[in-house]
Order: sequence, then C-alpha cells, then structure tokens
Amino acid sequence: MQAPLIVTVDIVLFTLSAGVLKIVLLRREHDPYAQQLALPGGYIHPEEDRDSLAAAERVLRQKTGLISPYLEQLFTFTGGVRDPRGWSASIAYYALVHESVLISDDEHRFELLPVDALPDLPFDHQRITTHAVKRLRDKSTYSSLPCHLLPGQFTLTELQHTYEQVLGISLDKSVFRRKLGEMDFLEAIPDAMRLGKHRPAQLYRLRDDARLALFNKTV
Amino acid sequence: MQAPLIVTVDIVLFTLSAGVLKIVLLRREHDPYAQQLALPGGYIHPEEDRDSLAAAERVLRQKTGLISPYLEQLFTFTGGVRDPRGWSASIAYYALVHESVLISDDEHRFELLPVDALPDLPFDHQRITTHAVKRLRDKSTYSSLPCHLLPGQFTLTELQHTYEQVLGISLDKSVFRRKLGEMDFLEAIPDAMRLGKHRPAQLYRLRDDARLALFNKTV
DNA sequence: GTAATAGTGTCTGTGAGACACTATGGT
DNA sequence: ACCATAGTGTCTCACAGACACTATTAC
Repeated sequence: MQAPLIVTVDIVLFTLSAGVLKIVLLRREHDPYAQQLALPGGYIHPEEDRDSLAAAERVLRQKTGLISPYLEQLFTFTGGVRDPRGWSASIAYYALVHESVLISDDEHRFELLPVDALPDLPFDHQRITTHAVKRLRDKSTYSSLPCHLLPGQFTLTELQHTYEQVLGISLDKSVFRRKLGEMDFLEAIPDAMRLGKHRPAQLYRLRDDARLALFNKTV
Repeated sequence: MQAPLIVTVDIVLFTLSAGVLKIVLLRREHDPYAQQLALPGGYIHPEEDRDSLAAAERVLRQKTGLISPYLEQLFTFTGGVRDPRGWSASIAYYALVHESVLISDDEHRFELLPVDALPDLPFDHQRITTHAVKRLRDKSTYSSLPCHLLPGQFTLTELQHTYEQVLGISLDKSVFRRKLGEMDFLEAIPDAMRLGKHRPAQLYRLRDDARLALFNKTV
C-alpha cells in the first residue's frame, strides 16, 4: 500500500467578457493561502463522486453555483512541492461558459479576471492556467470549441468575433463561413433572426449531436 | 480531509515489431488479477517520486528494466469501479521505444502484443490502451513523434515506413521528404550511410533540441 | 550492362486567402 | 436615398499530391 495522497480537482473556467478572455477565480476561505484568489477546486469525495469528471462538476456547482456545458480534463499536476500539505495530485479541468450564466452571481462569490493580466496565484495555479489557455487556443484553431463561449443561439458574425477574440487574430468573413458550411455542426434556427439597427442576421445553434466538431485543417 | 485513495501510474509502451504496432504487457505477480497480462503500472511512492512523471519512469525501469526517451502523460482514469480495491486514480502515460531495447529481455519479463489483437485486459486497461493508440495515431499525423520508434539513426525511407505502419496508410516519397525538409528537426549524419545490396542511403538523427516537432499541417 | 533502391524535378488540381460584390433591413 | 451590416461570388497564388525522372550502388 501507500501513504495517503491528497487528490483534488481544479477548474479553469473561461468566459469572454468585454471582448477579453477571462477566468473565474475564488477567494479561498481556508488555509493554506486563505483569502487569496485561486482556481475553484476541492477534494475528491470517493463516496459521492462517480469519477473525477463528476467531482469537477460537483466542485463547480458547489463553489460557483453553475453547470458548464463543456468540461474537459486538461492535465494532472502532481508532486511534493505544489501544495504545502504534502504530496498531491490535482486533476485539472477546463470549462467554457457564456458570460450570461455568471451575471446571476448576486452573492459576489467569484472574480472574473483577464488571462493576460492575472495576479500571482497560489499552488501551481499559474502553471495550470497557462496550460489551459494554451489548450483552449490550440484546440480553437481546429474545432468548434469556442461555440461554448456563446449563448444557445448566435449569429455567424458573433461566432467569428468569438474565434477572433480567443485566438487573437482576425479572420476573413467569406473564408470563415465557407469552412463552417463544410463542417456542418451548426444549424440555422428557422425564422429566428438577430434584429438590430441594420439587416437582421440569421441565428444558429449547435446541432445537438455536436458538442465538439474537429476541422480537417484550421479555422 | 478525505479517505485515502489509490493513486497509480500505468504505462502504455509502444514499439514496432515486424511492421506491426505492439505494446508491452506484463504478467501480474499479485492480486488482484494475479497471473493476468496487464499494463506495466504501480503505486506512486511520494517519498521517492518527485512527481508522477518520475513515478512513471521508475515503474518502467523497475518492471521492464528500460528507460524510454519519450514518455508523455496521456490521461487520468478515475472512479470507484475500475479497481476492485476501491476508488482509484491511474495517471496513464505512453512511451515509445525502438524494438532493439526490448530484445535484451533475457528473463522474459514481458510480452509484446499487437494493438489490434489484444487479449482481455484487467481493470480498465483496454480503455487506456485504446486511448493511447488514438493519441499516438492522431499525434503522428502532425508531429515527429514516430521518430522515437526508431533507433538513434535511420534513413528517410525507414522513417517513412514507420509513419506508414503507425498510421496505416501509404505516403508519397517525394511529398514526405519535402515536408521533412521544411520542418528541419532531422540532421544528416556526415558520412554515415546505410549500406545494403543497392545504393546506400543517408543516415539521419533527431536534432538534439527536437524531442517533438509539430507540423503546420499533416504528414 | 541490369536490377533495385535513393533521391529529385515537374505538372496539375484544389482550396485558402483577399477582396469585391450583392442583399436587406433601419432611419 | 443612404448607411451599416449580412451574406455571396470570383480571382489568384501556393501547395499537396501524383508521378516521372535521374543518381548511385551491387552484382
């Protein structure tokens, strides 16, 4: 057998706010690092959690009150120095939500900070975050991942802006739409249009079988 | 705090033998599943192992006697049903070695079996293996990963055959060489040639700064 | 010479990118 | 009518794939 190890899940929760990629941080209630901002995380509860994904869902729900439509295992960070309590393993996840689901946080339980201007984070949360941002950006170049940063329905222009904000590059409208058309993970919502000051735009949603579609090449 | 969890590392060790992708399996000495073939694996030793990567290296060394030049974290498999001893987490790794390093196994400590014709494996080792094969094949389409299945020096034709065997497709010689040239993660070894019945071939090796090079597109 | 493999050159079709164009609503 | 945005059509250049070609060795 072995000495008991600390096993936790930590979650990097992304959203787009004011055109900037941000993550959710919580102020820690207990030691170590009490009062500091850190990633949402917690112990695995073997009696309660079916697996680490279920643990991540529970921790997210309990600490932030929300359920993320997209939640994927990122990497497992381990070692004797990352947590002052001893040798530990953190199974890290990352999640994407639309900003609107965060708005309802009346109790002000969390803070939303840009990934490019984070404070010092405890444990190895800086490293976890960097890893998550890299994964998000990489995967966004060849998949439908950024869709999960939008609400249930959105226009193609909104989707293009989301890709541009995540990737930090600008895309050609015509090329972007051509590729989306080939991939067919979106469906037009009949008679649903985004109205504004100008020509209304067709609203789309993810096809329900398509949580994550992979492109042949890149966006 | 939390109830103690079982935390292990398991390793999917790939090699190419007779043109077929195979993995190393060990016959388990102890219960559960004593005598059955399974992935090399073992408990993490917090006093001894700096992190889970070091644990994977140690387990590989102790169980198979070898050191793999390429060892990467694959995924962490967790849950209450995968191990009869209780809720467990297995941090899985995959590794690539050239067949020659396995030959020296006089004690017959392990078996080499094709990934497409595996016996039933205990725990969730089938799932881990499937995941690892997928990762290897995916990553081989856009990186220099298959190089690690070859010895320290090799010809371009040998490298092409390695890609073809891993991916299960055939590649065009001219196109393949053009892409390798653009990527420049190989270096010709001066005056080193593979001799045979016909025209000798230039030998190459990985540039020492290039453990894993990523392509822009695909092979 | 011939056979066999190493290694290179060239043509062509596809498709990504650039950009101009048309369409449709509000004011 | 005019403006702003939605949405489409077209040209071109780069490059992947196909394949033919040359080069170099053993026999």
